[in-house]
Amino acid sequence: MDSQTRLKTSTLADSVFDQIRTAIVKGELAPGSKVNEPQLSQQYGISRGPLREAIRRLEGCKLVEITPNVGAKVVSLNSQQVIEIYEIREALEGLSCRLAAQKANAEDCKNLRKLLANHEQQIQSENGRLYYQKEGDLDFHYLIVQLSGNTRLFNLLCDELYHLLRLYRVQTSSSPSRPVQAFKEHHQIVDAIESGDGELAELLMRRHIASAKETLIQKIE
Amino acid sequence: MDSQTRLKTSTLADSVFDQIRTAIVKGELAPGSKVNEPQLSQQYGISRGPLREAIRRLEGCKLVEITPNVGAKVVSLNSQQVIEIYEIREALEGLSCRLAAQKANAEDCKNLRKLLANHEQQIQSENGRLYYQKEGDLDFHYLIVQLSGNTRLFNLLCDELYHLLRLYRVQTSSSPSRPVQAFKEHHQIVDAIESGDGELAELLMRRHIASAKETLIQKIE
DNA sequence: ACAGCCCATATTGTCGACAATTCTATTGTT
DNA sequence: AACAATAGAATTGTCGACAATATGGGCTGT
Repeated sequence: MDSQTRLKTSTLADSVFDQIRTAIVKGELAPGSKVNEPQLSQQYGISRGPLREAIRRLEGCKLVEITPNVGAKVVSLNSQQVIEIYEIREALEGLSCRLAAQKANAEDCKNLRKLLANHEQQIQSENGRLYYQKEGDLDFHYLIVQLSGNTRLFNLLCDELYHLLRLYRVQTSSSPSRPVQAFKEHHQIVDAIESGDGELAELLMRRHIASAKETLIQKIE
Repeated sequence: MDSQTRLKTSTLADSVFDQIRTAIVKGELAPGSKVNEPQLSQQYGISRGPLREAIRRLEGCKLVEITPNVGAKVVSLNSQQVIEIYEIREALEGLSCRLAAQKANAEDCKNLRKLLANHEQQIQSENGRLYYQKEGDLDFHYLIVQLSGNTRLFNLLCDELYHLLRLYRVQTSSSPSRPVQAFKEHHQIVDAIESGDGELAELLMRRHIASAKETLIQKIE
C-alpha cells in the first residue's frame, strides 16, 4: 500500500497521459496534427476509454484542443499566443520570486547558486548540447517557484506553462538566446532573494522575463 | 451547421461537465463530498463513459481531486489555499489591468462606469441580495480581463480561478466585505485605465486585491 | 472488550461493440 | 472543367458488461 505499489500501477489513463504529454512536448506528435484515437489506443495497447480520459486531461493542460465530433489536435502556438504566455509568466514568476525572497533560508540560496554554477559549467564545456541549456533555464525558475511555497502557483507554472514553453521551443527549434546576459540576471535575482528583498527580486525577475519576451519578439520579426 | 446546431447538441460529456460545475460552484455538491459515478450517471441519465470524461475536465479546473482507484472528491478549500489563490489573482489581475489600460478606448471605459453604476444602485436598493453583489464584483474584474486582450489570461481567470472563488464564497457563506471601500477603489482603477496609465492601474488593482486578501485573513482569525 | 482477519458489497478501471457524425472520394450534372 | 450531391469509409460519441480494487461489517481468537 506504500508508494512503491502506487508508482508501479497507476491507472492506464494516467500513465498514457504522461506518455502522450511527453511525446507532444518533445515534438514526436507534431503541433497541429490530429490526435487519432484508434491509432493511439493501438499504439499504447489500451482501449479508447482510458485514452479519451487522458486526452481530456491534456486538454486541461492546454496541450490539445478538442472540437466536438471532430477530435483533438495537438496545439500549435503562434507568436501572439507565446507572447501572451510570456506576459502571464512575467506576472506569475514575479510573484514566485517575491515569495521566495521572503521564505528562502541560507541553504536554499546555496542550492540556487549551485544550480547556476552547474549550468554555467555545462554550457562552457559543451556548447552543442543546447537541450540541457534550455532545460537548465527552466530548472532555475522551477526551483524558485518551489521555494515560494505556493503550491497552486507551482502547479500552474510547472504543469501548464512550462510544458507549453517547451513545446514552443521544439516547435520553432529555437536555441536559447542571450545566455551570458541571462546568467548575470540570474545571479542578480539570487542576490535579491538572499538579502530577503522581495520587491527587488520580483522586479528583477519580471525584467528578466520581459527581456526574454523582447528577444523573442525581435526574433519573430 | 451554424452556432445554433452547435449549442443545441454538444457532447453529453460537455453538457454534464457544465451542469456538475454549476452544481459544485453553487454548493449543491458539498465541498469534500465524494463524487459517486453510478449515482451521478443515473441522475443525469448518461452512462459512465462521458461522465468520467466530464470529471477529468473538472479535475483540470481544480474543482475535484481524483485519487486512483478511489474516486473524485469535490475540492474543499482551506484558508491557506484561498490565500494562495488570492496571491495568484493579485499578480494576474495586476497584469490584466495594465494591459487593459493600454488598450481600452473611450467606449470601453464608459461601459466600465456603467457597470459600476449598476452595481452601486443594486446594492443601495436591496441590501439583502448579496449574491448579485458578489457576482457583481467578479463582473467588474471579468470585464477588465476581457479588455486586456490576452485570451489565455482571460481563460485562466474566468475558467479556473473565479469558479474556485465562487465555490469558497458558498462554502463559507461569506458575505462581501468592505463594499463602500471597494467601490471607491474600483473607480480609481477605471480612472487609471481611462488615462492610459498602465503602471498605476496595475498598482491599484494589486492593492485592491491585496486589501481583499487582508480582510479575508482577518476574518479567518 | 478489542484487534486483526476475511468475506460480501460497492465503486472504480477497462474493454469491446454499436450509434452518430464527419470526412473522402466518386459520380453525375451543368 | 468545375461544382453539387451522394454513398462509403473512417472517426468520434455512447453504452453496457466484466475485471480489479477499495470499503465496510461481521466473525474469530485472545
